[in-house]
Amino acid sequence: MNIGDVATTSGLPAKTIRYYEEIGLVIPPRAANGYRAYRDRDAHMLRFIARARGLGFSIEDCRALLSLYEDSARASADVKRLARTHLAEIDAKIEELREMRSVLSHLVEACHGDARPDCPILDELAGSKNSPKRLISSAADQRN
Amino acid sequence: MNIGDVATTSGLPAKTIRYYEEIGLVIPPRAANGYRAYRDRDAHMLRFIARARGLGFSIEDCRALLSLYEDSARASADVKRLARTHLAEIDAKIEELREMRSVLSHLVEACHGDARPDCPILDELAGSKNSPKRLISSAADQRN
DNA sequence: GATGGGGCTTCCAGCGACCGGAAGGTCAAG
DNA sequence: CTTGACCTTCCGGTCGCTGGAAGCCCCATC
Repeated sequence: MNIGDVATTSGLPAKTIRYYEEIGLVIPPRAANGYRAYRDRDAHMLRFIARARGLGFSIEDCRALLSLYEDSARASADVKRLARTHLAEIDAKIEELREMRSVLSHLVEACHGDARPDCPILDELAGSKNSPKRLISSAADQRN
Repeated sequence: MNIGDVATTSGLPAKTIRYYEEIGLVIPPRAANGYRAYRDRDAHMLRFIARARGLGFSIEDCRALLSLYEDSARASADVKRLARTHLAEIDAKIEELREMRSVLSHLVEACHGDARPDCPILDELAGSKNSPKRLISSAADQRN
């Protein structure tokens, strides 16, 4: 299989697949003409990666998952731990976004949104004193 | 005010503030010794940006918001439109994460997580046939 | 046999939004 | 006069790709 074929079967762009080779994730042998010659196993791994990426796993997580997958003597606990850690990260991101969403939606509701210049959204961003209450935390907690 | 002062008052790292100058967001005048000499107005803008970033606005959004903020003849509708677009993006991200979360949490629950090698998480990622149902969509819909 | 078009190759550059570190200038206190 | 905290610039790296240029390769058609 050439790269175009595995791109089709995995749903990944060819560029991405080359990148995965570059970083040592899936390294196919080469045909005599220099083309990448993907074996079934390689195509399978690429589909595996595509699914893991679809669940938001990082490339390094994918590397770990792949090596667990290849290791028939693995412990499922190792996989589960990885997945749970990732789940916690997802939860943290959702929570962060929900907080943003909450503040922003209040601001959007408060803004009349017509041709006049006065705007509670800008007032809040500017930290105005006549804003009813401080909605946005100081940027000091922007850690990651 | 030197950069350290505005870093403190805005909560942004000095590195970030220099970066904002580099991309033309907030450009302070320079003192005779070459140090950046922030005026109150600059410090104010940096706090504004810090808050907007805290709400997840992109740098380009911040640039637009700043110019609206500086424009006393702006229409609040323009600000509201920007904010609503951003809100929709946040909603889309939340939804995407919630879908990931849903699939992943089912998998984590299904995995016994002990020393044995059999693992529904890996089975699902591999696209195994003995998985009860396909939980993960093909990577073809990984568009952005 | 030439030609054309698609696929493949490599390499280089850039995205967003910074962060880390090196090498060096400046300033106030002791 | 030295120390140490601050400031400066510049360069490289992060993550996960993506775009584009320049150049092979292969097959079909004329």
